[in-house]
Amino acid sequence: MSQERALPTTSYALLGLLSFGRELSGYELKQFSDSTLRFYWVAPAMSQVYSELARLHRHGLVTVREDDSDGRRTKRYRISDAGMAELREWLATSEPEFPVLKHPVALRLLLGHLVEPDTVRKMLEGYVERLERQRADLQEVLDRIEDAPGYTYPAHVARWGLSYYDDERRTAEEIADRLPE
Amino acid sequence: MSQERALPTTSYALLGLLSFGRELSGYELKQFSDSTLRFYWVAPAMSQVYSELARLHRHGLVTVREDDSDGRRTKRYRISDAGMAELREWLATSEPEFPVLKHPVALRLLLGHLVEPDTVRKMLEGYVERLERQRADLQEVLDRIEDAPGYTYPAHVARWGLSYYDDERRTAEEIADRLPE
DNA sequence: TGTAGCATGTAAGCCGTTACATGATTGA
DNA sequence: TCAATCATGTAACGGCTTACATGCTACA
Repeated sequence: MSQERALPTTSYALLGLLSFGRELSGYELKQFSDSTLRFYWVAPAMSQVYSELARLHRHGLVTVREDDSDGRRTKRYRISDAGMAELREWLATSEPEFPVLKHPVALRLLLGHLVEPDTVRKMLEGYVERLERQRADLQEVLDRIEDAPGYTYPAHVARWGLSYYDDERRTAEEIADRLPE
Repeated sequence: MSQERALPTTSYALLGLLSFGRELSGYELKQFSDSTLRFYWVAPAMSQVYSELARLHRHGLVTVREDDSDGRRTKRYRISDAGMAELREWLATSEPEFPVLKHPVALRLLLGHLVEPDTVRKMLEGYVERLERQRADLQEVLDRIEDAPGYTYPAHVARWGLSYYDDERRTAEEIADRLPE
């Protein structure tokens, strides 16, 4: 069952979040994704989180527990032994794809000849501002997990992200400086 | 017609490549994409290039010319005045989305606690090798367009990409060095 | 009392990929 | 002559998003 592209990568990603041991509802898993996965993978839509959890459950990779103790109907998911095994197998036997960057700012910069240099400069400045906000968000995440036991790898990833944002900022500013007029 | 998300971004991207003035077949546009767009947007499948060109034609943004002079049945596409206007409008009136990074290496690094440190190290080393190759490809592109008239913006983008690959390499190596054992 | 947050899902639809189908030209 | 390249498309399908639908709890 494990071979032959059984699951899409986002499925493994969500299963991976569950591998840190907590029992989460779909709603909580979405929040967890938004504070981690979103920086270097995707922020899956709420509806996708639910459908991926259903798929993982269908494959026996997570267990569900109905928890209506607080009045709301809530399903809490926990990774199963088979899920842990599947994750390890995936990590051990398959090669990571090369990263894909969807960079609308670079795409528009490519077409700079179609607009005023000042429009390009403003776009880059706007990008730098958003980079700062994104960086601040990620810094908060790092502050929360740094020194936490069991989170050294997530901390590495977060630092990688911070470094990426810093480099992006530097490069965007350099290019803006070299623009004509 | 221009408002209300008329076209997906990849459509604008391909139209943007045509805005450099050349008359291209679908096949050639695919090659052009592979040497430019692929580094910061996507490398669309051959079939998508054809369907996007059909869409652009349907919207009157490109003109087609049947060119069977060399024996093969070939359609050559050129951007129309409406296409240039549409591109300028898009650039001037819409804000770029924030870049999305799909980074399977970072995703797997996040799950480092599930495998041996040496597996993680090997993965990062493999990534660095592929970064080098990717960098070399992009350097070739830059060599071809640098100093070419009308290609200063594409050159900026290419330099941005090179800088990104260099930073990625540096960070990946730093993390590999800090791994245990 | 009403709004924000918690909670779970279904349906429709687009983007994009892979697989499939076809055929001509160039050069080893 | 055979493979690589040039050349164009169709069909099926998966991933993911948006819109829609429902209902409860906490709190201002």
